[in-house]
Amino acid sequence: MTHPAPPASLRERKKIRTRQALAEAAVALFGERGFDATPLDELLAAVEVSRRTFFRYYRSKEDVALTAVKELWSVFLEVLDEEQRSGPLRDVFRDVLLAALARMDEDWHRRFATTIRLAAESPALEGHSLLHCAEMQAEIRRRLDLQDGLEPRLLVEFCVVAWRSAVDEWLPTCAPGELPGHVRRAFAAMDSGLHLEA
Amino acid sequence: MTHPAPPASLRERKKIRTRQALAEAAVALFGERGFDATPLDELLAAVEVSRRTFFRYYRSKEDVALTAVKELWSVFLEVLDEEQRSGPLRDVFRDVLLAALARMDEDWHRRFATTIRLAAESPALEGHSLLHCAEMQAEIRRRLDLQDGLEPRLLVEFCVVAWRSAVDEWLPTCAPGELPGHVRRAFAAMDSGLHLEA
DNA sequence: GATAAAAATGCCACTCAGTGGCATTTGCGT
DNA sequence: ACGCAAATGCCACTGAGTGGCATTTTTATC
Repeated sequence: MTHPAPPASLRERKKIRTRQALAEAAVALFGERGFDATPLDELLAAVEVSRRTFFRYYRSKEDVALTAVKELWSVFLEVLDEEQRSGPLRDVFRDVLLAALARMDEDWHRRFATTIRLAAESPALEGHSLLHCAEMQAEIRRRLDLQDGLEPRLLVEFCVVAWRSAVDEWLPTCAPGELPGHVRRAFAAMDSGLHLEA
Repeated sequence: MTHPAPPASLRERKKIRTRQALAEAAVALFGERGFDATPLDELLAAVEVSRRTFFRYYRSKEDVALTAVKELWSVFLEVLDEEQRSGPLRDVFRDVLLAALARMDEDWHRRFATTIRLAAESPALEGHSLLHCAEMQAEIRRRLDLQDGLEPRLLVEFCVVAWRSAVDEWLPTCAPGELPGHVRRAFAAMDSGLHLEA
């Protein structure tokens, strides 16, 4: 589903296989020994790829570790482009996010859980994750045809915050089916959160 | 104002002077040649401090570059501790932030403007800045005696987002007195932002 | 099917951030 | 003046990331 057009070219297929092998080995190795404690060479040895080649596939060690997160947002953008939606943009964001989640398979859930556990323990990873969120936000505003200005920016930032909070609530258990529920609750809590009293 | 108790000890004074010299030279050098383009050795040579010593003062190259930002939030926490406030927490946050801003002197504004310009151009700096925001949020929740849970987290995240958006609006001009106005506008736009329609 | 162009990979050496160990200096208290 | 503790400096190291260039592999053409 993520690859609707499998490229016939042998060269392209090999590239995709290498990319996937790197991402899978990364989540496996980092998951065992920890992100910071695992040198990149370990990963290179496991996949039998040279240092130089690795950096032609991924921009950094953090980049390959966050593959699962990037996959989700890639699907998010796909869903967003499929149909024009109306109503409160916050609900649009939430529904597109839930639809994207629904499209991810079991293996993704496993890798995603490992990834956010890693990010919770490694500031370097968390930092890159936050940067990625910022990039996504710019892209989402573009696709939604939101003009520059305070309100559109705040809206998208708020939605991403709700998503990140939902993941954080999910983090302790990482129970497979419970993520959508956390997302719904987080988005529902936005109003009361904004108006909390001292 | 930031140093109500100047420590008599000569040793302590020297340490503070070194810290400040590093921070000032950092903003000056990075401001001229750019953050990524300026090797740390440049800074060390300018301040005549050894590599090893630098890392006893600051955790990283990014850390020293973000000194102005950290100063602001340090003052923010001071103001927050000074008196119990009531009413909507969002307004409390905004008013404490404005009070903190009012306490910063002219030199700080100069350094702060340079700092956010640098962060806008260097993902590494921006990433560390975002991480610092996350740390601050945890500390703020602690000081406000907010229990864990979705709403408190969302509130503090929303406020930080408003602050960051205000700074972003301010970024193009960096006009000295205009930052508070942007902060007010950003906080005022939160409600309408949250309820934007497609 | 041989071959040349193009793309991908590997290897080597390099820069730069950050760390650990240990000797040396510097400020502090007596 | 002296001894102690803290601060600094120096050196060598790891680990991420990059540039140059030779080598292999895929593709396209004849």
